[in-house]
Amino acid sequence: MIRIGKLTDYGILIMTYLARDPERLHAAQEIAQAVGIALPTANKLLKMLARGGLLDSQRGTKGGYALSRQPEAITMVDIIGALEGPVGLTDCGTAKQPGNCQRERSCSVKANWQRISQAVNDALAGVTLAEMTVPSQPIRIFARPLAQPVT
Amino acid sequence: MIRIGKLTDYGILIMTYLARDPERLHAAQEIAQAVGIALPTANKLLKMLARGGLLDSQRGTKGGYALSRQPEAITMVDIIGALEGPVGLTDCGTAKQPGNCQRERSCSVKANWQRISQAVNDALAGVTLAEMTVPSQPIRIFARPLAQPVT
DNA sequence: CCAATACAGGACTATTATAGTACCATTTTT
DNA sequence: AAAAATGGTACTATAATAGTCCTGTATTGG
Repeated sequence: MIRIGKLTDYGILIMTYLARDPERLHAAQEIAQAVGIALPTANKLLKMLARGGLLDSQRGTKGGYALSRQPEAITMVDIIGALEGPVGLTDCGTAKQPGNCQRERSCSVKANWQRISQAVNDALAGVTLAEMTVPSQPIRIFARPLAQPVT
Repeated sequence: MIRIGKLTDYGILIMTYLARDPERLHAAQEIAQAVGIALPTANKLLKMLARGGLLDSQRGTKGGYALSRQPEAITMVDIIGALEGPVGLTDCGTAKQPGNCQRERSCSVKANWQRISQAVNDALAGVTLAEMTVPSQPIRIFARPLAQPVT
């Protein structure tokens, strides 16, 4: 079904929760309770998100986590990438390539797959965390394609 | 990694192989050998593809499989849908909804997820089987968004 | 009319990836 | 110094996937 993992789904909920109060420092226990997942699971995800550079963390008694960037500057690709690695639909798309792929006609398919993966990647990169917090924001993934005006 | 199953990858190779000779009838054994997968696996996939309406089949000694439609009229969504069900990145996106999703803020996320799934779906629907057979056809998924001129 | 071939459908097993948990170390505050 | 909270890693259990096999049905050819 071309699905993302359940943990990634949780991770996005966590990020969404943090995006609603970006300034304050949130402890893992508070986050776990707010999102509705077990504490060990929240811990694991928070570590991965911090390791991926999406969260700043502070240890100690009054420690916790907070977004490292503005919610507008964090996209779905960032979160998914931090939790599941680079986006690629097939094994050909990413780094390694399986054994029966070196035939000449399969290679043509491989090239096309990489483009499709890129298209999916761009679709996910077009949605920011800030947009996810808003109930029914009109997402403009296709309306404003990949040629994002970085001007 | 937002990946499709290995079987689906094989399935697309099978469809690509059949698209190169759409008129003739191809036996499962021939297909398995050409694509480079085990016969039982090929059988399974061919059944699913035929059941999904993408292949016409004929039984008997001179039986086999052939595309039911032109390669231009079959998209990646058709194949993936036949082999893995409807495209949806989260459990929220498709039919059923998990237990801890009924909170008010999660619902906002859910609505956004459905749109993202739709975007991915459209990206996959923009690539036809005919394009997959060509080595380096420029795919225009984002160039021609979802507002497909059905005129 | 019988035998061989090939698809149809489903059930079953094995493998692999994911999810989830627990432990120990390190840092900061009181 | 003690408590609280994150950092890192290893481990176990669960679930999804991959792969195989068996029985039934239709078609061709002798």
